[in-house]
Parts: sequence; C-alpha cells; structure tokens
Amino acid sequence: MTSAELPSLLLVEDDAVLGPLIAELLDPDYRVQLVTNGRDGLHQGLTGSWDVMIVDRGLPAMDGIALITALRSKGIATPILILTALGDPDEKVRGLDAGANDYVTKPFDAGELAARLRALTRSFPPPAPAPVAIGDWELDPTQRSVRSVYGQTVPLTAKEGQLLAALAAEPDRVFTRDELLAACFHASEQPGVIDTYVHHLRRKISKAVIRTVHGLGYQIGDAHE
Amino acid sequence: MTSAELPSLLLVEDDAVLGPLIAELLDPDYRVQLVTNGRDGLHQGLTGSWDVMIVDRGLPAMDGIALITALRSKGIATPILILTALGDPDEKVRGLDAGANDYVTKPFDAGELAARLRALTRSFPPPAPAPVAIGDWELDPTQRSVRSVYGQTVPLTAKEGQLLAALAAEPDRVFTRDELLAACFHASEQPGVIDTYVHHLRRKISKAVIRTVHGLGYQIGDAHE
DNA sequence: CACTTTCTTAAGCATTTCTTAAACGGCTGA
DNA sequence: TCAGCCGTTTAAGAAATGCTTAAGAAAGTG
Repeated sequence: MTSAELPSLLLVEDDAVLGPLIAELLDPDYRVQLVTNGRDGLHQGLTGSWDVMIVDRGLPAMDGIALITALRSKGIATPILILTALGDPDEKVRGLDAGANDYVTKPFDAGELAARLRALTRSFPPPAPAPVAIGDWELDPTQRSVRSVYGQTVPLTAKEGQLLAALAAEPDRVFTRDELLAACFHASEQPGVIDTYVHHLRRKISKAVIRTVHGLGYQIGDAHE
Repeated sequence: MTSAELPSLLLVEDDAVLGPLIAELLDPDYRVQLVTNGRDGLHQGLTGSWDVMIVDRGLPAMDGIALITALRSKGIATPILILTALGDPDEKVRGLDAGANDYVTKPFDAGELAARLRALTRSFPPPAPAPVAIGDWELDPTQRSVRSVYGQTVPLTAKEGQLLAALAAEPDRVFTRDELLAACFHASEQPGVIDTYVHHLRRKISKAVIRTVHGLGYQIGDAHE
C-alpha cells in the first residue's frame, strides 16, 4: 500500500515532545499532519480533507472544545478523537457533547489509540455481490434486471432472472433443458417452459445472448465457432 | 433513525443485576431492549432495527466478540459499544478490531456512558442542511413533509416519512418488505403495512416515485429507462 | 373525557407472472 | 426434396403477487 492510499490524519497537539512522538507513532498507518495550535487546527480542518482528527484539549490560540464546536458548526463531519490529560468524567462528557467521537486520556496505550482510530475510520459496507457479465450486458446480483454497457436497464421477472443466472454461471457450457429445469424450476414442469423463457429473454435483451445448440440445449457465449 | 421517538438501544448483558440496572439508567433517553445471551443478541441484532447496541464481553451461548463479528459480517453497521470488566489494552484492541465502535470498562461512570452513546448515535453531517432529493421532490430533513420543485409542500405522517426516507437512503436499491419493516416499524407488524403506506405515499406525491419490483419489494429511482 | 389523527389489519379486486399447449417454421439426413 | 423432428412463437388459463379500500385500534390533543 502506497502512502497515497493511507488515511489522512490531522493532529492538533501543542506539546513539543508529545506531538512529534504521536505523529511518528502513527506514521506507518496514516498520512499525519501536525499543527500546534487551535487556529491552525481550525484552518486545516476547514480547508483540508481529513479522514480523522486527533485534538488536544488545552491548546494555544483556540481551546480544543472551541475548535471542535467550530468545526461541527461548519458542517465538518470528520471523526474527531480527543486526546488529553483531563480524565474527569465531566470533562469527557463536555468533550463528547461538543462533537467529539471518542475521548482518550493521557497516558495512553499506543495499541488502544490505534485501535480506536481504526474504529473511527472504518466503514461497514453491506456485502455487495459483483454483477455477472454476459456479453454486452451485466446481470444485477438481485437477478431481477440486466443492464447494458450503455446504461439501459431491462427488468426481468424472477424466472427469467434465474434462468439467465443459471446459464451465465458457466459460460460456454451447454445446458440441457433438464439441467436448467432442475436449476430454476421445481422439476415438475414441462421442459418446454425453458423454450418459452429463452424466447422471453431473447426478446427482452438480444437474440445473440443465448445460443441454441440443436438437439442438446442452450448456452451463453460462443464457445464453438 | 427514528426522529419522533426515542432512539432504540439493544442491551446484551447477562449479569442479572447489572443488566436491569443499566436498562433503567438509560430508560429516560432510549427505548431499551435487554437480552441476556449472545444468541438472542444476534437474533435481535439481525432482525430488529436498532440505533445503537451495548454488548458485554462474556456472554452465554455466544461470546460478545463472536456476536459483533457475526453482525458485522452480515453488513449490520449499527454502532456498538462494548461494556465489560476486561480493561486490558489488548482486550480493547480485540474488541474494537472485531467491529465495535467504543469500549467502556466497568466500573463505569454513568454520565460518560451516556455521553459516549450520544456520540455514537449522533449522525454527522446533521440532517439539517441536506434535504434528500427524490425525483422532482425533496424530503424535508424532519421527514415530515415533501416539497415539489415548484414549492408545493405535502405534509407526511411519521411512518410515511420514515418509509420514504428509508427508500431514499439508497436510490435504485430494491428493499424487501421485511427490510422496510425493520427500518421503519417494530418488525412485529404484517408486511402488508408497507403496501398500505406505499399507496398513501403514491397518492400524496406521485405514482412514479416508488417503483414496485414484483416478487421482491420496492425501490426509488428510475433504474430502467 | 371526547375528539381528531395516525396506525394497523384484513378482505376483495386488479395486475403480473407462471405454465401449458398448440400452431408455425426451420434444420437435418435419407 | 421431403418427411420428421426440434425449436420458436403465440395465446390463454391458473397461480401468485400487488393495489385499493374500509374500518377498528391506538395514540395524540384540547
């Protein structure tokens, strides 16, 4: 992973020893920018694009709480972690209610700080299955629509989607009607159902997508010539 | 994301004394559901709609870490706070890296816990400045009215607003009735409620806004043509 | 407490989708 | 070429799903 892909972190810390120390500690995992007073923190926070911020409480030029309040009032939604020596519960409540997302007291454990930063920056995208490519089309994972490469989307019925998905599962393989019946239907229907749905699909999408192999069945793709 | 009602909170805590105590503590500010083992926690977490969860580490039937891992792997993004006696930094790292968003050790300060829960449930950016666009309409941040592009404003009931907001959260995605039920209702109602509210919305706004996907559910946006 | 609004359920009707079947057309091999 | 099989297309009844309406229950309000 190159440094360009590292998350960006704005560190607002006035302590001349601790600031560089934390910056160095986080350097392998973040692109760290260190500023040493609240005014610079506000400026960077408003103008830059940050994945996460660490803010000290007691800062020259602008208090940490005031800094966070100012950022939030401007609509800055970046996750903020307060890192301070003030460990009193009331102080924590003040900091969190000002808009901070987490609050860690000095002295702090490096591993815990790192884990809390990871918790702030990670996201939980719902598992999205990749769409299946079929020639110039792609089958939506819900199997209820296909989209051409130029944006046109065609809705499918459930059976149409299942049949197309079954065929697309193994391109170039020839499926017999019985195989497709077993895959998409209840195996009690007439094999002729397949023909009907193939026709529906060809009309909706394109004649060329599903190929007939005379005497055998159907196929997606042009395996043999 | 219930605006009118209290935020919902799932508390997974097996201690027979501490569980009810915490539930009572949070009762004024949250709609608290208490379960006492991991299996029930998983079931509630997957099927219910929660604004935030509190999870103990050591649980019968399913460990807290395993519970969080399972929820996250299913795409559940609900903020989770671990509340436990295990205060070792390594334990904190394990819990946070499993997918928790915060980690509080017992004994805990009630005010701090409340503030951390507020920080987790607070949503940035605040819904105020960004009305949700839905075709020719935009949904008011309060979720209680929609306004057409030419100024006409239609008031919505709470449920209507929640349903519309849920659908608008991910345009072009098809939501099943069960998903919408979990998002807007208490998951105990009949799925047919959704049909009724879709009908109300279509009559109030416009037929074209909400699209039916036969056999699956509903969708906002014009995915096809 | 009475009134209004909103929520929820349920039932009948409308629409879409599924399945069958039959007529039509084209491929294959003698 | 012709007969026979196989595939295509169309149509229509059956089944599943969705829409609409209405009315009782619950919640909110004066």
